Amino acid sequence: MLAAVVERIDGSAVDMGYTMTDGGYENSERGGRAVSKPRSDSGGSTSDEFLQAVSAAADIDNFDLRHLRYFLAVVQAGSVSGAAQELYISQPSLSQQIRRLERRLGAALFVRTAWGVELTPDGRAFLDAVQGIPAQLRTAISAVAPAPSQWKVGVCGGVPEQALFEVQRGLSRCLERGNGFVNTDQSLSMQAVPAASQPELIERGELAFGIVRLPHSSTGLVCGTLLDEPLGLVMRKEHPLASSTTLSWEALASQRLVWYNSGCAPGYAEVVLSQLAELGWQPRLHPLDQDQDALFRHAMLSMPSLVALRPASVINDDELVWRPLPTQHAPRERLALATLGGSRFESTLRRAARQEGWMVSST
Amino acid sequence: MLAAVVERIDGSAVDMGYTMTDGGYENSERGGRAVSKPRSDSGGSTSDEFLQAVSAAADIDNFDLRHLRYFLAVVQAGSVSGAAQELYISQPSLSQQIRRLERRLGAALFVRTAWGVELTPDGRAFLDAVQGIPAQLRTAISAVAPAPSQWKVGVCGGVPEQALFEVQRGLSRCLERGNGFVNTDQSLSMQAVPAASQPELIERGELAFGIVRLPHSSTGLVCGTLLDEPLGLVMRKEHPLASSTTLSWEALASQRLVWYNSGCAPGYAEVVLSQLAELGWQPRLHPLDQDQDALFRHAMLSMPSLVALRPASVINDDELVWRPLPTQHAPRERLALATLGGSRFESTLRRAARQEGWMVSST
DNA sequence: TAAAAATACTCCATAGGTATTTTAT
DNA sequence: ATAAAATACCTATGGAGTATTTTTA
Repeated sequence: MLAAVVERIDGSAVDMGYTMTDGGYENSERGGRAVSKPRSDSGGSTSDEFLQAVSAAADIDNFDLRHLRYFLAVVQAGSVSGAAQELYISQPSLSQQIRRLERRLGAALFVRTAWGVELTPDGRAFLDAVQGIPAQLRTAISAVAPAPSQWKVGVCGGVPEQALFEVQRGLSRCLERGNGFVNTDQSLSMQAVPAASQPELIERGELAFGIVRLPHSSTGLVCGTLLDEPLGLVMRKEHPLASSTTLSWEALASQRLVWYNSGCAPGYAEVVLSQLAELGWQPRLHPLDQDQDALFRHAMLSMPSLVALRPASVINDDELVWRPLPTQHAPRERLALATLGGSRFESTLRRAARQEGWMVSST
Repeated sequence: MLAAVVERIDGSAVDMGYTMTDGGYENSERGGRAVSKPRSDSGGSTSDEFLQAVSAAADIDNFDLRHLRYFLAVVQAGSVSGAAQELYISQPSLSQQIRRLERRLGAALFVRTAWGVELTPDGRAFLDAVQGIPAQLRTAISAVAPAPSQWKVGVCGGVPEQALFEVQRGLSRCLERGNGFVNTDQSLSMQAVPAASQPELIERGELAFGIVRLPHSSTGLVCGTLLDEPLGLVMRKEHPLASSTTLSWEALASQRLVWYNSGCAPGYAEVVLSQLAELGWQPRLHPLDQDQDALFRHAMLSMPSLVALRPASVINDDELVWRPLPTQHAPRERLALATLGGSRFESTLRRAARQEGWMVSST
């Protein structure tokens, strides 16, 4: 047996008698040609052999669309650092990915200089060959799931302006030019949507994202926390309790609390009420559509005895004052940007969350 | 401030005044058209705006070339299970990837039936749009790193036939049709290469893989263990020690041991010798080019007093017998399939290792 | 010396595996 | 009842981060 082995690998039988036939490469060429002239007949005449050949070709798995994007960005920027900034990733990460791409190709794409990088001839050839691919994939995606003219973001009531700006900045960085939008401002459309209906609309794809109040009862959503602050008491500055900076549960017992209309803040409203009950306050409720800030202010100002629960940061008003609750464990208001888990937007949201420092959680 | 917020998201100002201009989509269309007619001028006139638009489009990162391959395989096979077999991955893994692709697209590609899956109209459209992409990427890769007509596998001396078959089966599954090869046998070329020169040749890309004897001194290689067996004593059946089935170190002390010519098994030879010394045997050595099995057998048969150290499984010979060393901790012979870490072959090797059950290690 | 790139680590999302359950004919 | 797909849970590769070092004009 040993003899047989070494006789196979030594001497004239070195290559085990394998030979290269034209047929092998012929097939490769067919594959190559099919690229430049993609089949557009949807009549069902796709060649099974072609499909099989392409799908069994595991050697392309190493190359990620991400790598191509990064490569193009470095070419455009002329330096790794510069490209990293435009891509909103760190320089070491990008450096590593470019190196990995080069190693996997087995060829240097750039020469490193003190002032950045320059394309090698190989890099130039690669650039010419790959630059159409991302757009081709996008075309394919659009064929199934056409991108709307604007991505819709549902916004529930009572979201502070600050959070809207954060969302806009975070998302537009990750969406920009991604679907043909040149201008950031054109790619997002914020729309007032009741919290209760957002999960369903997100599930159905009618909303790309939603700004919701946590906790909510839906599962399958991925949320980036925009705000997580303790609630305090809001009242008119003429309100009797406004004169002192500290409150007591006794004083609160007699107050009427602005609350949510049923279904307006599902999950959240119940949780906060039960927390208040544990703390010893079972307030009389004054249902109100807080989604409309004009209604909220009108009620607060016209009925001086009313109080409301809001985080401090959203009250910035000459007529209203904010006082902390008399406890270290006040209920909190949490706002989050949500999207459908596993959807094309999940990674966008995660990316934005990294940029903006949002905590991400899944339900 | 609160007023300003809600006024922005309620009522007529709902969409924050963003408008969609034709310009936005116009740009997208340009991207799309550039696909069907890729720029082939390497003169340097690539449009910077085009590059920038493509590279900043992070929304395609979700889609992996792997997903497209899997999709095509499922289309071709008509069932997830069948495709999983052809792809040499498990059914649950493939099922999950297909579901993920569908979720990310936001559209169902297949309808599940009891006998497999069928394309939906969306799936059909997606098929038509993506089937050229893998081949296009391969064309791009070939532009930089053209695939040779055969991948060369260096084989050091003394590799059992069994290991060669394992390597051939494992690798060809993962390479098959991957580079235009239709026939497995045409894609691999086994060549006798001295162990000492393999690392350099692998590093330079002249060998895609090497079958080497561990340990070796090179770093940056990824190895899949083909064989890991204790060494035993090989001798002619007429040899005095052959009569008993158990050996003693005293009896071995006087034997002359067939050994490797210098540089023939770097690392391995030294390690084994030092292990033998620790066990109390410092044999007289008989240097021989063991790479040539004919020489080995000639020496063993013509000089009856010689003994050799080999694993049991590689000795299957009427004239030679194998006896275990008198220790529980005999030195071991380890053969591994190696490739350059980070190269395009690393994932191929890892894939094959999963299939064949090889342990993988990096150096 | 200063700017760019590379390196060394840590963290976590995701692909892949096995074992099991659900579903549809 | 059986075959296919889906689900649950686990492991590990690899991308991204921060902090630091190396290189080069």
